[in-house]
Amino acid sequence: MTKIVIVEDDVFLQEELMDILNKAGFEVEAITDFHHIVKEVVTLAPDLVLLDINLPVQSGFEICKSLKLKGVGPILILTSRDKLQDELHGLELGADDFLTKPCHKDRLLARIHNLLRRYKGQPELIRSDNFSLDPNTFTLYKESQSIVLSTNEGKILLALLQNQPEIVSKSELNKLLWGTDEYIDENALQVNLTRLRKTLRQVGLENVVETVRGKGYRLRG
Amino acid sequence: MTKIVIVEDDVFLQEELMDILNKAGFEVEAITDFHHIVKEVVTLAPDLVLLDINLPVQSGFEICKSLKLKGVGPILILTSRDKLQDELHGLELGADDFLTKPCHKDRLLARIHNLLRRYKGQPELIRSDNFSLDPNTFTLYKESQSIVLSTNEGKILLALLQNQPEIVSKSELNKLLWGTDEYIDENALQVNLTRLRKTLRQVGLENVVETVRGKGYRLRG
DNA sequence: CTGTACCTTACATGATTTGTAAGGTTATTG
DNA sequence: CAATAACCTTACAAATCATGTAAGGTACAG
Repeated sequence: MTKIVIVEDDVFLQEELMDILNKAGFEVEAITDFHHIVKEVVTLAPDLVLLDINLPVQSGFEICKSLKLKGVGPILILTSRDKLQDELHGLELGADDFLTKPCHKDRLLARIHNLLRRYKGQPELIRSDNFSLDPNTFTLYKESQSIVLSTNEGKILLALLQNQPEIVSKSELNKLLWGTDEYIDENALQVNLTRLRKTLRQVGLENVVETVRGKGYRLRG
Repeated sequence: MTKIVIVEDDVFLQEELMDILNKAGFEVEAITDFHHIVKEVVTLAPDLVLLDINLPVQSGFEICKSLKLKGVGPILILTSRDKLQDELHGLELGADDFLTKPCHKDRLLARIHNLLRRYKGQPELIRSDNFSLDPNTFTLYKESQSIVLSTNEGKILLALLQNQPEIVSKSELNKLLWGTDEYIDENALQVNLTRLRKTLRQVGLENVVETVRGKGYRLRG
């Protein structure tokens, strides 16, 4: 069943939304702990996220951006503010649609169905500024080009994407590739990084993987 | 450059839109012959279509539906009517977004950029009823699953998809795989078909490649 | 300049893909 | 129902591709 997660601190509205969506045949979950929204939403792996902007701990805009980086699919921002600036900002940060409260039940459902229809059959993609990665097959998309990475290349790039824009240490990458950091040949990771960069260059992605001397690697952008 | 096609019969508004979009750096074309809108738009192959609902010859809704069937990418409906029913109808017929006139220039541009962003970096996918195929990397998508086919498997499936629902002869497939039909071992194609079917079964696609005895193969669906 | 951290290239091993061969199954026809 | 042709499956070996290792090179900090 299609699962929708609601991020809304107004309990009354939350109940109302859950009711509407339940009646429309969706499986609905609401976030309760507003300190770990991103983590919780990612764990729930919803088909769509209904996101309020006015949230107690963190702004909905920040949440939106983080969720998009984690590859969480369609986000519909729902807010009581009726400011154009908010809408522009929201769309810029990666929201897929934007509705202002109060909003007619049918309009909400139509927009939700519209987003779901467009995402269905589409690959789950983790996006960066210039490219996207299918975390399943390690297929990389850049504009109209696409290329399949090898297992190791894909694992490294995925880790960098998921931790963007943080630095990922060599130790973490070693664990990721071979299950342990106590691997003998320290050079193996280097070689795999070289290979990844070479492959990225094939689709015109130069200087994407940045070296932070003594710390590790991170994605540039 | 990104090309936007405007379908709008109000000349004044048309000019205004062209001006806004040109200044925003888009290549803009406007439809002049309202009797052959669909054909003209398909020929222009735009990156986005701006579509009015109140059109002289045919309703914008019909146009929208036809364009979507032709695979024309994102359609933004722009109309002076402010009726919820119109919006619901438009979204149902496959429109990707909906705005009511009068509309602030920045909101229009934000929505356009949003649609383009979502379509960009998305793989070019050839779709069937149950699955899609990236013709470039031979990555197959079925619901939330994805799998990379081998070169030969991919070539065969792509040919079947492109000729759907026609039959593709063995001779054509031989030419596709080895450049010539006069290949000695007639069995090689068989083996590759068996492999393709086995791979398809891995993602739950049973009986997708149908054998037409004496004629060739075709996609079922 | 020196040392350390990082990068690159080449090569051998192991995994995957692919053509070939051999034999089995299914459908049509007399 | 038997004979035949079209099609399917499995197993194996050669070719291709991915990956760890080794050896040597480059860049940066002190």
